[in-house]
Amino acid sequence: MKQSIPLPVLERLSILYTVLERLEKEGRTAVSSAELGRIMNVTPHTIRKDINYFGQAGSESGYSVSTLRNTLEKGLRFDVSRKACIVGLGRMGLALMNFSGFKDSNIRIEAGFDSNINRLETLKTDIELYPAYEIPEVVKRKSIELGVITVPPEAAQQTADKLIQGGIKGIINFAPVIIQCDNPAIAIRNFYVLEEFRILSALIQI
Amino acid sequence: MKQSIPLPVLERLSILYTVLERLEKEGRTAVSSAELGRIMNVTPHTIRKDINYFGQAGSESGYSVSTLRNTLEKGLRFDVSRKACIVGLGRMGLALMNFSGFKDSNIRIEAGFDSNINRLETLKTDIELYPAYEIPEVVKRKSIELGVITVPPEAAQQTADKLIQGGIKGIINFAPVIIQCDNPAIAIRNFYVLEEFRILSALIQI
DNA sequence: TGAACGCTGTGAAATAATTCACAACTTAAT
DNA sequence: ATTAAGTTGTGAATTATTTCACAGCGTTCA
Ligand SMILES: NC(=O)c1ccc[n+]([C@@H]2O[C@H](COP(=O)([O-])OP(=O)(O)OC[C@H]3O[C@@H](n4cnc5c(N)ncnc54)[C@H](O)[C@@H]3O)[C@@H](O)[C@H]2O)c1
Ligand SMILES: NC(=O)c1ccc[n+]([C@@H]2O[C@H](COP(=O)([O-])OP(=O)(O)OC[C@H]3O[C@@H](n4cnc5c(N)ncnc54)[C@H](O)[C@@H]3O)[C@@H](O)[C@H]2O)c1
Repeated sequence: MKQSIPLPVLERLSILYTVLERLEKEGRTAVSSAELGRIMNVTPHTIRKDINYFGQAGSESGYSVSTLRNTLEKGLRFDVSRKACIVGLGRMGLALMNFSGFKDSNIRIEAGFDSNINRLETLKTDIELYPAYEIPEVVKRKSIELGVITVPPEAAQQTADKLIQGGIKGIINFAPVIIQCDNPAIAIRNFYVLEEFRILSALIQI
Repeated sequence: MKQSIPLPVLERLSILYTVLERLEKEGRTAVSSAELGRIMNVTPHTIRKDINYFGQAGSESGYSVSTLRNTLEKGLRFDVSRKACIVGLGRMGLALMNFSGFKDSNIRIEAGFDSNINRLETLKTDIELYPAYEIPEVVKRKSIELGVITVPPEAAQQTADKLIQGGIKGIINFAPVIIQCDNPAIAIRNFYVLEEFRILSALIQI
């Protein structure tokens, strides 16, 4: 079912979920596709079409914030808790490891890896740390499903290979490298920060 | 001209540029659309169509790595140096501020901002730091074109407003908030890390 | 009671993006 | 010299995505 949701739709729905979380926190009970469209900078039609991938979810007086959030949560399995790990505990890896936003999400950072053993010893954190060569074993043993790659570009592919060896199901890659992976069941999302600067450079006039 | 390049194409071309940089560094002189397609996980047709937005760029023996990189550089204005600033010098903001990848890019981080004055005083960096209320003045005075938002979600919109007030041309937003901006000339790119975990959750089976 | 308004859901239309197919050309090898 | 293999550029076809238009329903207000 979820497989049939187009990626652009999934991306919007994920953001919509965050919007609904905020609206709910603000005490809002109902919201229309028109308002959601304004908030998200898309047309109301798109909002309705997107939501309709889960069948009827609204009424003639709009959508119930909590019901809709719940529908998305169930439909996209956001209610399932996922174990994750971070490989490469440098600047970016540490920023992520200490990110407070995971607290009230269903993402559990269960392990951190680095090839620099000294680094592992000096870091102060509650999260279990391991040398990089243990990635396959630890990922498998702890059934970690998601991996974050924040190693230098030269080490990105081999890191991905180790994660895949351990049976990882999804990867978020921060290194400016295109990860090669022949298993189509493994989802890979790339996060190219520097590219964003370039894209902006090209988008702004002169 | 560049306005007419579709966004998906621009995004791929930006990555292609990075790939070409690497190939050039490795000493490669020529490359075919087929090989680029394998590297980038897209079809060779897409590669050729993308490149063709700049007119003919290859020959019957493929593309010259350096010529193609140069064509993209000129066409997408990657040769133009851009001044940028970072607002919110917490975990993520600092990771970015100390990111070594800017060194050999055309992005110059010219200023850092934070609302916490104590924080500004304790940070050790070569980059000039300012309190957040000075954003409009400093951005205008230094002609800073790009702004990065790494403040807590509640402060994201007001930060964007200040950047816009200063005449910013493009924004990279890390806060899980949809920035409202009625000026269509200002480009905004969102970087929702937590959403990526959610999207992966939805993509992987069970 | 009834008219006006605002809402969703959805098939149809329009638009956008990707993929295909092949002409035209080069190079290499036999 | 000729054949085979490999390449790009590009119009056409296909596929994907977004937008439109409106039926159908409930609510509100006169
Ligand atoms: N820092 C940023 O703001 C930023 C921005 C954009 C992209 N990135 C990308 O993120 C990645 C990390 O950047 P960073 O600034 O954190 O770098 P960093 O040098 O601060 O950290 C890299 C870490 O990876 C570890 N490492 C190296 N090889 C490893 C291996 N084989 N296995 C496990 N760990 C290994 C190093 O010991 C180090 O701790 C890079 O690919 C970079 O391009 C970073
Ligand atoms: N750290 C991460 O790995 C991570 C991951 C995903 C998203 N983010 C997002 O990035 C943003 C920053 O995250 P963080 O972890 O770095 O937070 P943080 O709390 O470490 O840093 C936030 C910084 O912003 C400053 N600040 C607060 N209000 C400000 C204002 N009005 N003007 C200027 N500065 C202000 C604070 O003083 C602090 O230094 C958040 O929106 C967060 O959701 C962070």
